[in-house]
Amino acid sequence: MKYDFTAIEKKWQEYWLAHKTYAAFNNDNRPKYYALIEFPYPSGQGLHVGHPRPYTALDIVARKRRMQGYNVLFPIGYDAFGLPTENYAIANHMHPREVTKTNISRFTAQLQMLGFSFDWDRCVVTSEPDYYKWTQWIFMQFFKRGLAYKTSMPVNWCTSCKCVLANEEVVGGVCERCGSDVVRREKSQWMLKITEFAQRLLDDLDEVDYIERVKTQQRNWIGRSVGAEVVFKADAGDDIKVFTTRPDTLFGATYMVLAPEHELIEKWAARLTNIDEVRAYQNDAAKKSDFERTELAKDKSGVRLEGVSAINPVTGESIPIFISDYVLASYGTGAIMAVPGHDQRDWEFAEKFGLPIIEVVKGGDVTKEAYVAKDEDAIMVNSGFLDGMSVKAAIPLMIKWLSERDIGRETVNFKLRDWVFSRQRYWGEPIPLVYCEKCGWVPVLEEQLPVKLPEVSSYETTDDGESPLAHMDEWVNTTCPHCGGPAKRETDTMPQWAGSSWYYLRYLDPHNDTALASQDAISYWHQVDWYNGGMEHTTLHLLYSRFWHKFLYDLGVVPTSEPYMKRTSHGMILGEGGEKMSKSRGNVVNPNDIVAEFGADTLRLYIMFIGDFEKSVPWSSTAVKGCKRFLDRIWNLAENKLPGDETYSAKNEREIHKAIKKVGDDIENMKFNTAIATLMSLVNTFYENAPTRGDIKMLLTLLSPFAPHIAEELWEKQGFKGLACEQVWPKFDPAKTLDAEKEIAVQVGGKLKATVIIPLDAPDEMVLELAKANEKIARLIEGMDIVKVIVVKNKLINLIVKPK
RNA sequence: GCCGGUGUGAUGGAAUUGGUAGACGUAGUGGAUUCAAAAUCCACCGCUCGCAAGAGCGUGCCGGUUCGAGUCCGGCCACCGGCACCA
Repeated sequence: MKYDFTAIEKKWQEYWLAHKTYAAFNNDNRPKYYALIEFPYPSGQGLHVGHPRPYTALDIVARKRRMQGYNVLFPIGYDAFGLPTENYAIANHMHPREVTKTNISRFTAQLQMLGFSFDWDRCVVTSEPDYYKWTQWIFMQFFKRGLAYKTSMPVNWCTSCKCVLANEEVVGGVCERCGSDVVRREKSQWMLKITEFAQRLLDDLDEVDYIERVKTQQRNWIGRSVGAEVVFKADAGDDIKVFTTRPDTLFGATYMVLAPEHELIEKWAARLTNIDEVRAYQNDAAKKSDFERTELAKDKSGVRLEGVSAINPVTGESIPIFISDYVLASYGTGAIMAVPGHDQRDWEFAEKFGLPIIEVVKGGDVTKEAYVAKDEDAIMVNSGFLDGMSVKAAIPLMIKWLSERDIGRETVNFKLRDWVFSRQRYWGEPIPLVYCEKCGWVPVLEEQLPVKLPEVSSYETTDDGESPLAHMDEWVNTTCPHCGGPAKRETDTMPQWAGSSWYYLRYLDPHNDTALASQDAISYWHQVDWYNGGMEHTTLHLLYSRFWHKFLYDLGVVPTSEPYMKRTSHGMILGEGGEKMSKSRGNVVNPNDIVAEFGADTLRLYIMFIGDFEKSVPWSSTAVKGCKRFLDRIWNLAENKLPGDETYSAKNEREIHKAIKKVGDDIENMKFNTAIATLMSLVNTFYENAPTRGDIKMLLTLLSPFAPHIAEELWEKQGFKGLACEQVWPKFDPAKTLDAEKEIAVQVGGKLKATVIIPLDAPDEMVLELAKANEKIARLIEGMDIVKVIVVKNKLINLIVKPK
């Protein structure tokens, strides 16, 4: 009979769902294992071949863990709020909820078609009120503890769509949708104080098992730098605080620069003789997009503040103050001391404006460029009491000098910014706060959660950039929970990243309506043992969810300060030409087509076999059939019930033991491609030495995490007991993985000349004799002295010879 | 510019971490089977010279360490990803 994958896969998928084969149990005696993949955003395009790569990988891990006796939680859900759905809904005059519902059912069918061992009873959807109730609850706790605040800040404003865009919607400085210019515009936004957790987010990376590139990327993003805060007196009577990582170079500070937005400028306005010029520069800077300010405007520009100056605290000299957009308002204090001799940006600015450049650290030529290297042993010059000292010694001494006079101290700065948490959009979680003229911002009462999204007929953003909810008077007008007076609801919604920041906790107890999850469930399942996801989420979702988790830990909701013990990441699947798959290139592979032609098991095998799991790899439509052939060959071996008992055949025993070891190890190390190659080799062996019932039983056991449907079907055909996926993961006998004889390399002078067969673990003298006995080797060493013999056990022998 | 990664046959990729480079798959070539094709099975399949036995070369480039280097060290080159005026 032919291998009818369509019928077989349908049969087993229905069986697994009906029997809840992959259910996870709260409070179970077995050890727990929590394997997690990033839940999908249910887009209108449906699943694409990129999705199943990480899903299959952790499905294999989850299936292996079950076979190893664990109570495995391998859940799935949908990250369903978000812009694409809303835009699609607007364009097609549908309700986003309807769009979401349709997309989710398509995704569900596709995921089930691939045979993943998810516990479907724990499926969560972030846009459902019983889910976002708890997203709102967490936000409310942030607010109550002063970690959510509203502030006016520049946002991305599309000049054509007349609406606020998220950073992700700004591509190359223009609007992702219409291609128009995006400018900065002040808007009042809710913010979350992730910066308060910066040090902990950094420190705790040392305690988790994340792949190194994820850790490095997060560390760079958090961007901790140690330096000093130094106060410069202005003659206008105010202090200007600056941050520097090079307090040793203070003697070289010949001018100062403030960010155009710096608050002192307004304060000094009356004293500035060129205030018009200053204002013009400020306006210019404000109008520029981030893109123009950074990517395009590398050329230094600025305006001197005429009428004020500052005093360099160590030299006592008066130095000019400028404003320039090369100083960022959002980092440090928004002001710098400029040391043109030792900072390239300051150097360029000084050159342009004809400012003095003083060398204070020896080592470069400051007339040509700034000498930037922080060489700890370099010697200080032109630096008063630091002269002749090394940089290493100068830094602490300067900090001491400054702090004794109370004009500076050691301090730490982070690149990490607070998280802009508002979106002027409909399809997101409503922010559960109301504004009361008397009481200010007040959270709704907890028992009033969830604050549900109102039904509206139009989801369009408004001309003034307000949320569509802003014009729903009935919904907006409410009473203050505090004083009972009239109040208005917050009309902004939460960003896409809110729901996904804690979803891994909801899986533990998805139907709980009194808590985000019960304490029992949390303490049983915490933490996630293995989390795999995309590198693109490293500094977004992954960082955000670590932040929320730490906050929940402080609240006492979770017992650990980190959510995920282990984090790995998969490479992308590219189009056949090696480019990114995209609709516009027309090179997107739809898993449905592959499943229809070859079956889900083949697709699963192929995407795991295609290459190194961690690297990007191009799709190949011809190579898929290699995996189909492999399954066909297995089918041919096992479709008819084999005779005999369930022991291994003598001829295949050794290869089976080797395969058990290799496949098991490879799964742990995410070397899925070589695990499958091992199984292919084993099948090739079986074509040489006909397998017994026992041989096949082990093959199917090892195959079942990778290709669960065919494994189950053949298991049944062979009449083995139970399900293949419920077998105990096999053990191997190390002694039986070793060959009795080894073919080893024989080198002469380090060059491979021949191979000889030796008994396993043969003593060195015997290896030498066998090597010498080889005809070719004998010829080569004739008339030579053997100066040295190197033997690597069971691997090689190297003879160093020289003429007699 | 800074940080991270990668360079191996026609091709996707292996190589137990310093020990026989090219496992496994795809493509290709030859053969078996077939009226024929598909499918399947068997064999070959890094390059150069050679009828052959064999010899030489070969993991981006140049150098080094070592009995021995795809793997370690130094210096380049190319490509990919992230960040980017972060003081």
